[in-house]
Amino acid sequence: MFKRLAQSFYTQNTLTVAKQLLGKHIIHQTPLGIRAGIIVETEAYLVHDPACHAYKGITQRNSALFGPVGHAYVYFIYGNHYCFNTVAHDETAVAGGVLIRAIQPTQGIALMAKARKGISGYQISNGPGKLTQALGITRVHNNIDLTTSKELFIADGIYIDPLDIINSPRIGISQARDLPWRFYISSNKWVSYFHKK
DNA sequence: CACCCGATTATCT
DNA sequence: GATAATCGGGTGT
Repeated sequence: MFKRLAQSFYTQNTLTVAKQLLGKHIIHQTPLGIRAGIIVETEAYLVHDPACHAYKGITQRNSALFGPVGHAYVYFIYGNHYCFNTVAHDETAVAGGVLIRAIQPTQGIALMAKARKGISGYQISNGPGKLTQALGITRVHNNIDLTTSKELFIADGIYIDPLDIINSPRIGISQARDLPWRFYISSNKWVSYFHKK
């Protein structure tokens, strides 16, 4: 039913992957049941970009970003939250990733609401820390291979017209704030629901 | 609705 | 010791 994305998908320019991930499914098989949603917002982080965790070189925390493309990079931030990225870059780069910033739930919505302590509606997964909580993604998923894992992976979803993709500066960063490397699906479309505050 | 701020901790300097 | 790719609650207009 889900057609998993292959490693070749992740072996493209990080900006291209960030745009092409819009509309794709992210699937997490948990003991409690399947949870899945459609990606509606992403951000690209390139290795030569001061806002990228890989910018200053490899460390224990960011090592997944320097590993094979198609792996997950999950990190803990602000003492509270996990953020989920896919490692993606072309052959000319040694690192790079795409932060998943928002999803629209499609399966396991009750499980997600429970994980979010009763929160429902668009607030269930309209932020990078929110969607990891909703899906049940934590540090144990860091560096997992999304191209082979049966537990956590990304698969084909709905077609998104390139003309419906909006780009803007990235959220919450202090470096390279001018680079317009945040991507989301246009308002006036069904996913606009997720861009409400 | 816009702005402000505290919580909380792994990681790096 | 400072910082951080966030969140949610609070205050004021």
